[in-house]
Amino acid sequence: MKAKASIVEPHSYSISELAREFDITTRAIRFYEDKGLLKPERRGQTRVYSPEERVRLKLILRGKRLGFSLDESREIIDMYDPAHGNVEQLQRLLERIAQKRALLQQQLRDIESLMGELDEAEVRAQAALVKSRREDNP
Amino acid sequence: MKAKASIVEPHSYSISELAREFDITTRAIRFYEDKGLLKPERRGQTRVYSPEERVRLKLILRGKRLGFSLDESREIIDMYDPAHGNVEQLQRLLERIAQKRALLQQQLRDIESLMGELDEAEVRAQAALVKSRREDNP
DNA sequence: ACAAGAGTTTACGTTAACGTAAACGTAAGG
DNA sequence: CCTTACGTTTACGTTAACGTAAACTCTTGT
Repeated sequence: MKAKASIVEPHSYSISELAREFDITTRAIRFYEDKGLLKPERRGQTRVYSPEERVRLKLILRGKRLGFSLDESREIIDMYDPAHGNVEQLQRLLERIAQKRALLQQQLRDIESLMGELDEAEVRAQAALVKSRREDNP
Repeated sequence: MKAKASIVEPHSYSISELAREFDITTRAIRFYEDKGLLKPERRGQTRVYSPEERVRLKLILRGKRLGFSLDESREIIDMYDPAHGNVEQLQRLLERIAQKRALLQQQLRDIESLMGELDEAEVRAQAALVKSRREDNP
């Protein structure tokens, strides 16, 4: 067997590469690290990000798009590995998963109604536009 | 004709009624007013909220659930009445509607993937739970 | 050798969205 | 009349999530 095909995922990223890719500042990335959401390795004192860390960053940003705080995003990310073998913790994890699901369902309903109302708003705006144009050209 | 049936929507609300109904503080409601999101009438110096104002409050809170800032919520609420007759403004309104729609679609995608991942996380957690129980009772 | 560019730490500044508290007015009930 | 509940304004405090700036190190190209 030879290599893994031609898609050679770069196995590491610099902080500015990630900043560019996701259109955020390096300051923000370091901030997430301070808050314990990222733990890049170091080559000397320079931060080196693995593909896994990059995924964590993506999850953080997705959380932000959904209006989650960093703490909430951390909670969600932590749900990904049940390395917390302990029974009690697993129980609580399942509860938190259920809670998040309920929250997401509420968001879904909110989005649906908002979408519907945007449709109506658009219709009204279009109508108002047509009308005001007729008034311009009698 | 007599009355409008038996469902007599109270035509006005006090600030604490609304606070109770939506489980927020009166401080928050006054804050929204300061920010120009609500404009209740006054009976003397006391605030009196119409059903319309109550709806606006609901919209604000829905916006919050979707991670919108108060400014963003105000924008959305303003989309509801195209009283801004002017053509140019209507054009911009339509653009903003399109933008919000795109944003909501992104949120939908985010929610869907997160839901899927929660499913997987739940499966893993359940598995880990079963396993750790077997270890307890050999 | 040195300037430029990317990285680092440390620290103070800022904005949004309220919380908290003080100090006071008004209306109803005992 | 006094308390209690509800309301008001004004103002300072707080938290999250970075921005901004200073001061320094390391690497690299010319």
